[in-house]
Amino acid sequence: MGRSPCCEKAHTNKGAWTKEEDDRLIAYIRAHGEGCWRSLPKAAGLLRCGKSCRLRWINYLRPDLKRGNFTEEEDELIIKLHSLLGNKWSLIAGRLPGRTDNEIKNYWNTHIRRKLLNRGIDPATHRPLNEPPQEASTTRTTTTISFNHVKEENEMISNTTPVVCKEEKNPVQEKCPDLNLELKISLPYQSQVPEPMKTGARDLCFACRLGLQNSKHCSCNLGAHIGSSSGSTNSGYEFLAMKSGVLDYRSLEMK
DNA sequence: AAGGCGACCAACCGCCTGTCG
DNA sequence: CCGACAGGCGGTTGGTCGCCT
Repeated sequence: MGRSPCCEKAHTNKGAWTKEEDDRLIAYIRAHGEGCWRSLPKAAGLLRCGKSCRLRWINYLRPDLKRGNFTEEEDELIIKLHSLLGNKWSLIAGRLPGRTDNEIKNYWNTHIRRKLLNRGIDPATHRPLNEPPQEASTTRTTTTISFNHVKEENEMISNTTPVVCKEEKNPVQEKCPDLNLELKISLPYQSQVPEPMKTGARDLCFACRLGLQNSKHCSCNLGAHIGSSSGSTNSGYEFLAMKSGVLDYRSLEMK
C-alpha cells in the first residue's frame, strides 16, 4: 500500500546538513550542474535523499541567494503578490530575485501574517477582519487573470515600451484602487529596458500597477526615486526579475 | 541560574504534475 | 493510453535561539 519512498530511507542521513555535506553538494553541482536529483546523492557521495539535496541547494546553497532581512518594499510586494496569487510561494518567489519559496513562506507565516492582522486585514483573504461575510452571488469579487487582449498586446510589440498590463476600470479596482488584479501578459520583450524607464503619461510602471507607487521600485514617478534609494540601482523591472523585459507568463499561469 | 515560552527557519513529508517509454 | 518515475510544490514539523519571569 501507499507510495514507494522517494529513496532508500534506511541508509540516508536526516536532519541538519553538515559543512562537509554542503561542500560535497556544492562541488558536485559546480562540476555537473543541477538535475537528476535522484542519482545525485550517490554520485556525489552523499547519504541523503535526492529531494533533500535539491531542497538544500535551492534554499540554502545556491550562489544567487540574497539572504538577510526583507526590505519594506519586499514586504509590500509579497503582500500584493499574495493577494493576487494566494499561497503560490514559488510564483511569488519568482518575482523576488534571490529569495526562495521556502524563505518567503516562512517569512509570510512569521512576519507578514502578523503584520496584516495588526492592520486589521485578514491575511488569507486580504479583506478587513471586521468585514461581514458577503453573498458570493452578489457582491463577492473574483480574481481573474485575463488573456483577452493578446491581439492588442501583439500590436503593442511594435511599441518600444514593454507594456505588461493595461489599466481598466473594473469592480475590483474600484473596491481596491491600489490593486490591479487584471494581469495582462505580453510576449517576451527582447531588447534592453531603457534606464530610466520611459515615463509617458499613460505608461505606469509595473511597480505602480502592483500598487507600489511610493516604492523605490517605481520607475515612472518622474525619477523621484531613481538613484536615490539606499545603494540600490535596481529599477522596478529589475527587482521583479524583469530587467530583461520579460514577464514569463508561464510562471504566472494559475493552475 | 534555570525553566517556560514564543519566534524563527531549515528540513521533511506527501501529494500533484509533467515526461517518457 | 497507461504506468512508472522524477521533479516541484505547499503544508507541517522539530530544533535552536533569545527573551522573560
